[in-house]
Amino acid sequence: MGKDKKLNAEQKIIEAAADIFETKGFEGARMQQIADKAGINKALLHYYFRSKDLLFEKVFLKLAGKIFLKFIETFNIEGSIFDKIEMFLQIHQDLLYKNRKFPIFFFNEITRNPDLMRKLMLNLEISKKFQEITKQFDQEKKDGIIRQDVEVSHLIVNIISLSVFPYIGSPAIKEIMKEFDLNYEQFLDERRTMIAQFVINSIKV
Amino acid sequence: MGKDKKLNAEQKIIEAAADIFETKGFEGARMQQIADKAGINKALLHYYFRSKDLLFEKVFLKLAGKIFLKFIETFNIEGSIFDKIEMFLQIHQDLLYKNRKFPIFFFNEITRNPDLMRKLMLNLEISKKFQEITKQFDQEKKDGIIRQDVEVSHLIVNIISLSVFPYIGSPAIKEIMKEFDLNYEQFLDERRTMIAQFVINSIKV
DNA sequence: ACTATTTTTGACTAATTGGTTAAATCATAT
DNA sequence: ATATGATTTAACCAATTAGTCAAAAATAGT
Repeated sequence: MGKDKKLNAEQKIIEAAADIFETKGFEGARMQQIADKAGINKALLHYYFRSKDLLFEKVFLKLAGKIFLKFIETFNIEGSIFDKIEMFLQIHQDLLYKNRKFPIFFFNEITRNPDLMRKLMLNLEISKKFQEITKQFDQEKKDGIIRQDVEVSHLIVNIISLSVFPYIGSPAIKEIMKEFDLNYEQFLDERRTMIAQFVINSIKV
Repeated sequence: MGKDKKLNAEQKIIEAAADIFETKGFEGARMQQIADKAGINKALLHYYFRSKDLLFEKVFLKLAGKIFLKFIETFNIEGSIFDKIEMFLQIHQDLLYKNRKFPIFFFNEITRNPDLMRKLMLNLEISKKFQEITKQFDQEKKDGIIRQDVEVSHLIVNIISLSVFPYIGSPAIKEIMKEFDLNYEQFLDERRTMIAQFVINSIKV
């Protein structure tokens, strides 16, 4: 039954590939480097996954699927619309914090190959969730809890923009903050509560 | 004196390289493809710019410098803080609209090579401008025009997040909107006025 | 213990790619 | 025109890289 290293070469490959692809991107990643990191022979990569393209697609969809799933789960939060926004952002921030390298990797890859986004959406049932949340928001708008001119699609994009961009732009923000003797980590931490405040201030009547 | 094609091989190379690098990224770009697009021999690339790295760095700094310069100019806008935000966003949106491919390219490249950001900042005097704007904002905060709890660094990042992210996430947003029969172009257009409203609503007392 | 099947490897290949070189072409001044 | 220097090219090179293959090693079934 082998030692702990016997935990599936296939699994080890996927983990190593995820890490290399995430840091180097598809074009920058090297099959040899993935093999080294997984502690196996390069030929084994092709034995399990026929080509670099197929390995990448599998890894990408698995990784992005996992993260999007957690992301979508937060749509089920109960409570007032303001509670929802606060809770959603809390969980969303945690998710980003633990997967810092993911956003720029994800958006870069789907830009170079938009088909990946289509495939990802087929796996998940993302649009149904969006439809639900849209209805909920529209209802709360009718109830006069939030401003009438708040458009749900924009609100969602705004919330995601505010939380994701600081990770995408991290090297730029870090460099600029260095000039001001400001601390990027602290900056991220402050945003945890700030973003929700900023959004709620903006949409409440 | 030649015909119009005589406008500098060097210039033609830079334009072609900018286009290829922007769409394919450094790793994905091919020197041969750049040569083809510039309508010259591949060896000429190395004659003018010694290597792919040097060509890339020159093109990146030139392109990013040009865009950042326009970006920084907008900090000089006069008027009330709300006017400033509106004007800034107007110009910023135009700039993004005309350079759609730039944001994801830029942030991806500085992520893979943060040193580029440092070099870019040396060329421009970006931090001085940020310092000026910070003082201005702080003053208007003391004057009680905007909420006391508005932190300037966060406000700037928020504004940039809201305007830049929709371009970075374009393939994702497009795909999701397709499911809802929503139009991405119209969505971008709506944001031109929406973002300023969203920000101002949030920071006004 | 023996056989069949699966997993893993080392050595190899074909294609791509960044980069070089020496010769050819063009431009300019004398 | 012609010598000089800058520009451009075709042909080539060396290194890297994804992918292959046949043989070895491990695993499981009998």
